[in-house]
Amino acid sequence: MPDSGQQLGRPRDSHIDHAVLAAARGLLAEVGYSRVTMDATAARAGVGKAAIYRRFGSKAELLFAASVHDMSIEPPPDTGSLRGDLHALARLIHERLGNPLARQVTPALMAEMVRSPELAARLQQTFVAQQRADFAALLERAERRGELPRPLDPALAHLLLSGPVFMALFAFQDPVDDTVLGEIASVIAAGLVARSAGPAPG
Amino acid sequence: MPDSGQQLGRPRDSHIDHAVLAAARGLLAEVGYSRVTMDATAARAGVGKAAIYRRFGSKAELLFAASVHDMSIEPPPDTGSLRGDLHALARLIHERLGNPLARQVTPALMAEMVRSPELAARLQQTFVAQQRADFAALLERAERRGELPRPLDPALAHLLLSGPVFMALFAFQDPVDDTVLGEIASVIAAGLVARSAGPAPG
Amino acid sequence: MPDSGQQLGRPRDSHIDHAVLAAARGLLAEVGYSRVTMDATAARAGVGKAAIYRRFGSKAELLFAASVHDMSIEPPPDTGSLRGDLHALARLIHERLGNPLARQVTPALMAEMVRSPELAARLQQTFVAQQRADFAALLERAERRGELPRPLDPALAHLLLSGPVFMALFAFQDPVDDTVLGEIASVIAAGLVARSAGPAPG
Amino acid sequence: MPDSGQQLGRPRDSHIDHAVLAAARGLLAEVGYSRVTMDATAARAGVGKAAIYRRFGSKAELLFAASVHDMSIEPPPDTGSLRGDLHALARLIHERLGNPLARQVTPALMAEMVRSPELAARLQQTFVAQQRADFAALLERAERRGELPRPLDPALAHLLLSGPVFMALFAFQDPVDDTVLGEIASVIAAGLVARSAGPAPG
DNA sequence: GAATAAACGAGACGGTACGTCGCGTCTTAAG
DNA sequence: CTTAAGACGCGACGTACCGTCTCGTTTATTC
Repeated sequence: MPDSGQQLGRPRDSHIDHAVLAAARGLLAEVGYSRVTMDATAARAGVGKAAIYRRFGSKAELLFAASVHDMSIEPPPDTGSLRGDLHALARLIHERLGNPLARQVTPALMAEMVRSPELAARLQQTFVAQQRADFAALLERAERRGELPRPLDPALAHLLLSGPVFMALFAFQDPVDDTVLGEIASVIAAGLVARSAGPAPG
Repeated sequence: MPDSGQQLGRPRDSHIDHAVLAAARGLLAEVGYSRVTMDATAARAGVGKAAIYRRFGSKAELLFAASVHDMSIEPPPDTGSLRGDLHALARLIHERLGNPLARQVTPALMAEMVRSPELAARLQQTFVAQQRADFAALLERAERRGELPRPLDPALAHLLLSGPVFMALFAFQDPVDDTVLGEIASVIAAGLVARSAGPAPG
Repeated sequence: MPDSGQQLGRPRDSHIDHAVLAAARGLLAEVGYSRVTMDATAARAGVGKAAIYRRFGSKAELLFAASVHDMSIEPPPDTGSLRGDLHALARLIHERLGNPLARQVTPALMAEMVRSPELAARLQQTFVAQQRADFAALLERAERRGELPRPLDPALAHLLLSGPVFMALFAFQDPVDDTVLGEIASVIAAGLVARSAGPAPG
Repeated sequence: MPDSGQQLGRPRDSHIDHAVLAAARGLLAEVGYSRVTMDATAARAGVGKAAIYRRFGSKAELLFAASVHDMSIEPPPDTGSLRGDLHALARLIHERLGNPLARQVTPALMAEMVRSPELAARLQQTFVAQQRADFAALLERAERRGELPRPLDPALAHLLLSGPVFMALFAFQDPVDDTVLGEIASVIAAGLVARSAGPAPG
């Protein structure tokens, strides 16, 4: 019985949750993170500002929730080869971070993380763990196929593949061609194989 | 020749440049990017706001300038091997982006870039070109040594090496251990060599 | 026939009436009219806001009711002389308007009246009629005693006597000494007698 | 040398003072005290809200200043008789308090005075002293004419004459007919004469 | 008794205004 | 022409309060 208490008072209207998030997403797409205002969001959702602040403690939390809302988290496919798997995963990451909403929100979120460790922690738990699991599965498949003689750290693979995509999108503001994603996957695949076969680190 | 005309009237006081930048750095370190205000910076520097805006077009430019102020831009050393060069360069990048000031400013700057293409363009020209040249030199040395049979795109190498560092620092908020930098360098080096030896892309 | 229908459903809890008024009076005394909030009143009375609004249509009505709650409306005594009657009535008015609750509420109510003619009308009917009747009785007694040869307008007497008390309390924020009330009564009494004996108005 | 310090920085723009007060007066007349908004005032004055708050600490102060702004304070005329002087002064008071602006602002101001002793003190000093001087002059003239054998307290006369006008306007919300003002003046004049001739108070 | 109908505590809701803060610009007098 | 000081327009922020509206529950009257 984790929640024994009976809820008192008028319950939150879940229509409002959706209306607010939809309004926030719409505004994000139209005017960009910094020009989204709480007043405009409330007006667009047909809602009072208090109803928003009851749900989200600040603009940052609202826009984070709005951008995360329906982010698909399907696992990456098994393509039959390490290189193919990496390429597929690179595409997935690129889609997740490169869509219009994410391109608006992600940099702003990174800026907020600097001053809000709680937000940072929440984001880590929400995303990093999930993605690291994807990488662990991918490396395990490669091991089973015999492509990797020795197990590798999923965190390292995660950095190696996601980092370039992330940097291209947010530091260079440059969407990445699928050919380039393929090249990245190739280099990382070859490098991981060599590393796995080579001397132990240290 | 940025300023051909002979300057008339009272010349700018260069003490002010330093005072302003010092004040900005101090505030950045103490309160973080978003809580640095122009008024506070001016007050701390004992300077009027106009004197700041005469030198820096906006808060973003000021804080950017403050954070890069004494950033060494020495070229990466020749360590004698591709792997060693990559490791050294990774360290350099990590230092540049990982110092306290840069960790405050960089994410905020990325957020600003989204709404200000001019700022984005300036940052690209200032940094990307410089770093890409570093990578070009590094790859050329590797070619001359015979480590790389075929030339590779410096931009790709740049992404592959910097991306992971960048992501670890700003998405994961996690400073990177030098051992990990070494591993990254190893994987990338091996991957680049394999890629250079392998079939042409396409 | 104020309430012909037999009441259905749960009857109102009269404990709540008292609790609400007591809470309102307490808050009025502690924080003053404008800082009394409906939420605070409800919380202090241990009552939902709806229960308050079921009884009082607005904050103004509640606080008005709270302040008049136990206001004695005994008629002014017959002291045997016009001057004495006026002095006694002046004391009565001063007590009614000068107690701590009334001093909080009355000015606020006057401010509300400006924008709410309904409230204004209700207050007129509740008080003015009552007080005017007091004055009519007082003047009639004076006529019967022979102090006033001709009848006078009770409304005028009302204004003349209450006005100074009212103004002293609310415009000057100055409670009035009983000696001063006596002097006011003297002047008004003398003036009314002279006016009654003198030429007809017009 | 009360203010030896030379003013630094950009001086306040006096056009803004006027624009703000004019906007406030306009809104007061159009929509009434409680519906005057700081945003609306700023917009109408073509001014930022900060410029208003730099001058007036709150809505109450602004609207007070706006309503007081050009209140004529001409002294009451000498009509040749106490009764005539009182009638003239009653008319003056009635005009000052009965004009549209004053009818909006005065009740609200009285409500504010309850919670702000500073405001109350300022209003006293601004108005009461002035009006009491008027009454002192009036009574002195009557003495010199021989209408009043003994001097009377101007404060008492002030209360007696202003109180009825004040109460009629703000408690009864009833503008006062000039005939009624005349009757009030008659009664007060007669009463004061009788009082002055009669026994000393106490 | 069961059904009905209203009242109840709690608290969410739309709306509106508040007063504050920061940016980047403008305006003084002084140098 | 620069400087320190600081006022300015703009626009967003987050808070507070009003009066209304659900909820689930309680309490009396009516069938």
